[in-house]
Amino acid sequence: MKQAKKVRRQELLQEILQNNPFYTDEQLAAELSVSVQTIRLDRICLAIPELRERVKTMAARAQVKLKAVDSRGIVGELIDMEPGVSGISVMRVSPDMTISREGAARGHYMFAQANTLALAIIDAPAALTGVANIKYLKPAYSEERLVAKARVIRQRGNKYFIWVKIRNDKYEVFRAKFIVLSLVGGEGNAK
Amino acid sequence: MKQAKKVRRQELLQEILQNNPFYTDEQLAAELSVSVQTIRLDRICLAIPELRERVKTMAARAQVKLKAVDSRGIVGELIDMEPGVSGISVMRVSPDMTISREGAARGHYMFAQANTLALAIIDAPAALTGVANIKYLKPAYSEERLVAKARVIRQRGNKYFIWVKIRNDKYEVFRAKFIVLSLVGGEGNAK
DNA sequence: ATTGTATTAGCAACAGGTAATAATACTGGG
DNA sequence: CCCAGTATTATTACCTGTTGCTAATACAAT
Repeated sequence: MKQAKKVRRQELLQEILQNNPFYTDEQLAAELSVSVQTIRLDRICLAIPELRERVKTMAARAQVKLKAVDSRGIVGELIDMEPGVSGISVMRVSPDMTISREGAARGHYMFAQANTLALAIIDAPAALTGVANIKYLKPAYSEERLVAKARVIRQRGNKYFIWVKIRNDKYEVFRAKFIVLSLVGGEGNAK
Repeated sequence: MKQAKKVRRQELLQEILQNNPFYTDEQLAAELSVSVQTIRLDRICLAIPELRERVKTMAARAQVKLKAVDSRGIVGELIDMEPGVSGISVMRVSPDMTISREGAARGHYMFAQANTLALAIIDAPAALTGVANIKYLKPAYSEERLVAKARVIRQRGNKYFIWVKIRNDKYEVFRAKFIVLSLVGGEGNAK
């Protein structure tokens, strides 16, 4: 019965820290109405670091995560590119792209990869997508590596017609046709 | 001349902390080859808090920011919804969505808003986009409020045909037609 | 040389801990 | 009922990165 109480308290402790990771040992002790030392022992046997360490790792992890989110602007990694002709990019499907844990990736990520690649291969300082035709062939799941291949199939004036196909290691997953407008000296209107 | 050196050092200090916010006063002192006390005085007159405070606020800010990023998964804010029939969502174009400062928003954000809304109005636990036809009518710029309106125009079995139109305060900016598959008891294959 | 600002030094104290050691409290088994 | 063993609490010394205060220099211009 004494064991049970201890285990229960440690569960509670973890839960509390989940929600308020900024609590000091003192506050935790008050919350659970035990002594500070008990909290310390619990922390040790649960391998929970002290407040300052927790905060530090949170801040550090958040920094890299925010950077990752920032660089998500360029969706996927450009592997190969022949400006105005073709390009290849790779994107890894991360769990937070999926619709629910272990579910399929939300479609707009594949769209974003394809669209970004299509815009990248246009050899112009600025370009805008005009029209797109998209077909999702198979769902893509977490941790898969998606390879997008783009090719300019026609160019008429400042309009580029681009095909993009995305494959995982087995199937073709996604297919899109974009009409992209390069805005070299234009007035920035994708009419 | 002495003033100038002080001012210069304080600028440097701010710059260093920008890049490595985890430096202690001691490390900063070494970096700038002055005494720790000088660093402290500089910090006071620049109103820079101590390391621990900096880290704490970073962690705290990162928490809310990461939550915001998380909820970006649901792109845009759902304003009104009649499941299986129609829906409206609003999204604010933030500067980091644009192709370059003050440029047009990257197309996949509008696509994401539209796609998310289309999936939201399907009254099913899981749904996948099958096919989409997209047309970008006008570019959307930073700080604009985009209103997306979606309507189911036909339903055949588990296939929903959905129109989505996005407007800023003046024009229609984007238009898309989606074919979405609801996966109620299905085997999760968007063939 | 004097004045004034800039810098450096030294010391006590604090928060939020670690680590170690000792003293109690509780609880179940014989 | 007592005793062993675990759980809890208390106490103490020490650590880091500071604040706050006082005092001593350094330096440049007047």
